[in-house]
Amino acid sequence: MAGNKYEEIAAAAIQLFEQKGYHATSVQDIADAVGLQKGSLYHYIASKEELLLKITHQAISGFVRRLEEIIDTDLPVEERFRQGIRTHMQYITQYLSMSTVLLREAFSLGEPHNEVIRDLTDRYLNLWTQIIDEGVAAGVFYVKDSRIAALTILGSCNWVYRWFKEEGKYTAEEIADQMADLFLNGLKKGRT
Amino acid sequence: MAGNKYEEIAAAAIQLFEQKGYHATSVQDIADAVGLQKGSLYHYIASKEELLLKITHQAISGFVRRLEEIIDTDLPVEERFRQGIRTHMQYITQYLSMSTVLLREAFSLGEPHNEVIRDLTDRYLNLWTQIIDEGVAAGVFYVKDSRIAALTILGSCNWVYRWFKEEGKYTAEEIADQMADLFLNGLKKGRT
Amino acid sequence: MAGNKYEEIAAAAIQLFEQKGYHATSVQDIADAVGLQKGSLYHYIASKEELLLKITHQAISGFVRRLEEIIDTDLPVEERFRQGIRTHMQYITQYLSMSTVLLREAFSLGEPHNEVIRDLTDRYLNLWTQIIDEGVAAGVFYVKDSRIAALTILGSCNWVYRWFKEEGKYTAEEIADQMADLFLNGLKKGRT
Amino acid sequence: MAGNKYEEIAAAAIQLFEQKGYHATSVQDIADAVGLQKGSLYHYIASKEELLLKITHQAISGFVRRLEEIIDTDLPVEERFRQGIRTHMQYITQYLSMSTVLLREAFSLGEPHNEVIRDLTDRYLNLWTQIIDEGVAAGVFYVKDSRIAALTILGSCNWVYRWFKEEGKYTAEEIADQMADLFLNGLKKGRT
DNA sequence: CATGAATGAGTGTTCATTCAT
DNA sequence: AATGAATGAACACTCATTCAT
Repeated sequence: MAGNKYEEIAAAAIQLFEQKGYHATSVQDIADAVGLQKGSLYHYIASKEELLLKITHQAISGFVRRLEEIIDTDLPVEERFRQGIRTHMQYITQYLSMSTVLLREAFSLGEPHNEVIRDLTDRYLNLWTQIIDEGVAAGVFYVKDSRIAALTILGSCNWVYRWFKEEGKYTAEEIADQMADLFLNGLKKGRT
Repeated sequence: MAGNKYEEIAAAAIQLFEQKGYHATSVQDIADAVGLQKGSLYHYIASKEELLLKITHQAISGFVRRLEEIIDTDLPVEERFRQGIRTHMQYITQYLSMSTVLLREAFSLGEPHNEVIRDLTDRYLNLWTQIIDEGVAAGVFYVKDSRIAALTILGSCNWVYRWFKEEGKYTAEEIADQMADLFLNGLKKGRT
Repeated sequence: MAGNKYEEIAAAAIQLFEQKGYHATSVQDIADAVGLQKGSLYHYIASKEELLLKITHQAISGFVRRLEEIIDTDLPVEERFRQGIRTHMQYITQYLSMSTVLLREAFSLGEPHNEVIRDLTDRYLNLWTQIIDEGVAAGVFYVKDSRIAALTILGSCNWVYRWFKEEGKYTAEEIADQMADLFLNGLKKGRT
Repeated sequence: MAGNKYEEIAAAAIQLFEQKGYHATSVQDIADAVGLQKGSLYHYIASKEELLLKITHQAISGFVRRLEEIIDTDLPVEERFRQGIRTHMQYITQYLSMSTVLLREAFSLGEPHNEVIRDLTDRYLNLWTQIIDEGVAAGVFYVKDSRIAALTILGSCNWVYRWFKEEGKYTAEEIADQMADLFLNGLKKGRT
């Protein structure tokens, strides 16, 4: 029951942070959105920043958890790579507001709040690097530096929050497949 | 020269916006950085937001202009593509602070300031789409949707502002080449 | 026993008021200290201020009662004076936290709460004035104005809350004797 | 000119802190008293607490400076003692509001602001201890512990802020003399 | 050109108190 | 008796902007 109200607050904050940005959203805005007095919010949150932390933490955790599950699979690397992209796309588009808050507003987290997010973000990058490394070890991927490759791929996959529209031409899956095709093809041995 | 002082202010603002973020930077901070009183700043800028607009406008214009020059070249598509990536990387890393402000803080621009930036950003995307389309027309690129491909590539290239370090393992050129290799290889006909 | 819980609350409040001050102590702090919810406190106290009133009332009453007992004694004035100082010192040091709250925080009591304390404080001053007057009448004390003398002595005796340390060089009794010596000597006829 | 406005603010704050107490006085109250907007106050003060610090610092400095001047005199100890009390009384009564703020509200200073005040307060006590020590060395005072004696005397002299009334029966000088008589008499060798 | 005093709306946060359960 | 959600007013403080000098 108590958690319920917090969820409501977090949901409202996600919407507001996404639409107006973290700084442009006042605690008053959030309170209005959930029909509470400004002061009453503080029964559920410690501070505005801690609320942002919890939201971004939930978001990045979702990415990490899903990718870890895929990695633990015994699918061939290539397939794990494609699944990773698909899942990333599904998640980022399904929770587009939350992901936007993560990718755009986490920067506003000050010390020491930002650490947790930075660590999990690093972890996510490392998971991708690991997949690429495995592909290289298996002789199916050819890259100069797997970390650069991972950053390149992650950039594409994250940037999505900036342009994806629910009502757009393609579904998340279709986009994921186009991306995966592009990257898988690119990762395999070039003909030159 | 009057412009001189404005440049100083803009330079200071770029540094501050990059380090602390637009919202966390006060007009006082900027004034301090250039050794002026807060009030005196307003002889050079109309408002804090207009300052941000000018900075981001300069940044995105730089990207656009450079890519247009490359496109006007009569190099083969493949080469223009590679040059586009290289130039993007050179520019984004050479003007890393300014690019960061563009890519991270332009969102804080309200109506109607944001329009100019949005338009130029769209234009930059269209230029990339155009290159890919030419590649497809020339039979050297194979993509399902050139706009999606352009967004994918742009995501990678822009994301760079988040992780590039001057003192890192690779130079901007080396990273650009790794990216170009990956994308060029990916854009060409897959063997599957 | 209901009173039991109130005593617990008062004891906690005394500690907190002494350490942090009345204003800097929140009702939450007190609730935490006694392991109750903030709201539950209000079964035992009417308000934070009323709690302060009760504490200070208890404190000043203790001073008054003890001095009245000494006055009712048939000891010689000089001895009653010395006993008064000793008892004041014993009481103030034994209940140092409570005395501190009385002497430092009673000022925060608003109308009409402050009246009771003011009245009892006046009464305590009057008791001291009375002792001195008796000494003068008995020809053993020589003072220009007994009220000023009483205020002077009380100032010394109360100030103790600001510097007395349990683990200090002297016991409360030793300090009391030094003070009593100084004052008794001073109150007797000067040689000039 | 600038200092002028600050003086105005400090004067208003002293009055308000004395009448209502530091905590019960809002920044708004002070702003109202000087006819400024709340925010405008912050051109002159860094914070409410820093304002309190400055006030209390000025107050305690006044006490210290005056006593140091007396000590540097070549008057006989007894006379310096009497002058010290007189000056303390003159100062505390002339600047009664400010002294009240010092003696009653300095406690509200948190770390690290309180240190300065604590140090100066200690210094003032040491000056008094020094005078008594000199008296003892000169053979005119007889005390067991000069620090206890100093604390006793200071208690009386400071307590004055609690009861002195401008329109009272005695002037500051008369009270000072009564106190000085009592203490000087008490400090000299008792007949017992 | 530069100042710096002044504004006034706005910020996140605290807190004593109430009350339905 | 105890909870804990909710209040609502108050709080110290910030800030972009203006403007008379």
